[in-house]
Amino acid sequence: MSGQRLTTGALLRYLRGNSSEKAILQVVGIKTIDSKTDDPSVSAKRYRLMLSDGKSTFSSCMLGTQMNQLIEMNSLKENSIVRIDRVMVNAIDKQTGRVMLMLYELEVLQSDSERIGDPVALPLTDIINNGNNNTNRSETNDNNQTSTTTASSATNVIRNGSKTLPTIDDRNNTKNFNGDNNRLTAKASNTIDKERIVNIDTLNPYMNKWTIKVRVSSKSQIRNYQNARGPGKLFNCDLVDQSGEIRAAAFNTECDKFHSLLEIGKVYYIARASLKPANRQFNSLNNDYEMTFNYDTCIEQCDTDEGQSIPQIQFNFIPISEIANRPANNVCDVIGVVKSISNIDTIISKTSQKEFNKRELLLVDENASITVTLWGQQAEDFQNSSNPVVAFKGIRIGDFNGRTLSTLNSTLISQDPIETQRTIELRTWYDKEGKLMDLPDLSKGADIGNQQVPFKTLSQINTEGLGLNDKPDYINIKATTTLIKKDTAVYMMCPEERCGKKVVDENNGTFRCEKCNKTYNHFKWSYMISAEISDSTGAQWISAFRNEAETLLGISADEFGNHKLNQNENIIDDIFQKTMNRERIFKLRIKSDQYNDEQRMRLTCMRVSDIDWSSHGRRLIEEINQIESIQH
DNA sequence: CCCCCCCC
Repeated sequence: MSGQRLTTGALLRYLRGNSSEKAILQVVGIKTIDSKTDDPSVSAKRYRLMLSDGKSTFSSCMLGTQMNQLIEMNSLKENSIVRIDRVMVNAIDKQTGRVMLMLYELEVLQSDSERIGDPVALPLTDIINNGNNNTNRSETNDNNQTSTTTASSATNVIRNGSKTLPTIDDRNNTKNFNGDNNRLTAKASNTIDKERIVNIDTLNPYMNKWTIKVRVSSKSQIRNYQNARGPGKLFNCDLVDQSGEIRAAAFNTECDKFHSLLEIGKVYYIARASLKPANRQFNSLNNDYEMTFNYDTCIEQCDTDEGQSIPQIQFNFIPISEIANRPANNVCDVIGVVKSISNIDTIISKTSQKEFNKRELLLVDENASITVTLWGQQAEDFQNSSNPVVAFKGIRIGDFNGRTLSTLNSTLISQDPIETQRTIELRTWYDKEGKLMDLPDLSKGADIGNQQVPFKTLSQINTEGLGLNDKPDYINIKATTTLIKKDTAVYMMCPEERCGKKVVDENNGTFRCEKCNKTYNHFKWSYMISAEISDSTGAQWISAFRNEAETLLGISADEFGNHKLNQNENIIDDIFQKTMNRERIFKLRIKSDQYNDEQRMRLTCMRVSDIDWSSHGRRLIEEINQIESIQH
């Protein structure tokens, strides 16, 4: 027999909102709830208890995680007697009236015990908000230890399965309940309690009276969608305060109501929104939960003075060169100078067949450059001022041809941001020297970070099946150029920066670019060299463009083009001859692709360098020696 | 309740 007496009827009193009572209850069931989280180091484990007051049980009791160890250390277990020191009732579904008891503090009075009494389960729903038309307040609800009438009447009705649960008196007490810590039946209110601001990182689905004071760090466009329930629209935004961040979504009515109200960078009070576990597949923000604005949600802009306590949008910039070391699909913050900008281009998505506008930027910082693709509205909106400094918050890393950046709907793009010192640093650097520098381009495959490119022989390309994977292989080859196609070595290129298309000579002094759909009175010579390179194990045809071709031939495309124009065949032959006498290191990108239904291997030269022993490290020398020992 | 973020 247990030495403890349970506080009869306490559970129902809790459910009605009298949470001040320190009831003595028995734990009659423990369930583990594993919230989904991608991060195995973050324990999302929660325990749900079934509590008994001797007459009734209630199974939806969430144990505060700080008390998890009571269970894990076997102090709190089935049949343990506990004293509830702090409890709150939370509505988790207004439609069904489903509630939950949040156990914030409890003490284990007796770890081992036997089951007391024969309690009957209270329902999880409809316990409070069934009707509200009686003003009888005759029953007090703060009786301790002795108030068994309510519990028994409730349990009796529950046994009968009636929908008018539990009693008129109970329903009536809902008033107090709402006034206390819940808004179960209250209609949408327009007020915000600014006195009790909570931190974003304390929000959870089991807590329902809160106000947060947050800065909007990003906001998407309104997007329309269609699903089984019909059409809908929504936008997402990210909210931050000094404690953390959370993602929020607004659908349909709330989408219209809040989209224009919420402005990026501004501070708002937000009260009464729904919370649910964050969907890690789509939400990378550092919060276990995400928010949905609902009919009851109240948002009010905070004036500038009051908003100052909320941190400004924080950028955690990584240098462009560092992008090479990050995995594809990572989301990061990057800042740089826009060195060049493309026109708007339209592409058709393979998956949706929809059209999308895109615009490409070449973004540079002191050490590297990368291609940034802007999509949709962001591509259209981007103003082509002269070489602005642009910060991207939450931009995604892609792995086409090395590394690229690609905006998401949630990416914040800020031109010449004043809040970071980097803006002025980059501005100064670019104007003084950056604009003249030719920096490694992460989007050209050649300069993929610190990744070591292995030395191979030409025969290994076939024996090791290089280039057959989804992603290209990069190798170094020590080889000699043995043939160069002369006629196609240079072509007339569109003068538009970053277009690169071949122009058609209209034979009237103008040159037409089909891609730009424009006619120019000039063009640029550009290399597109097909060359055969050979080592002692075999030979392969490779392509070399621009810088690499220029290095290979030792003469600019312009000069070469002029020789071609002037039919200086001897000079061209000379140039080729010189090249072919030299052994060099070719960095190759190997990738097979489909061409007229045929699989073919493309070998692109990403870099040509002389075998200059002094400039290479020990590793390179050792690798080359090793290759030579294989070859001989 | 979305969850697409696209193309070479």
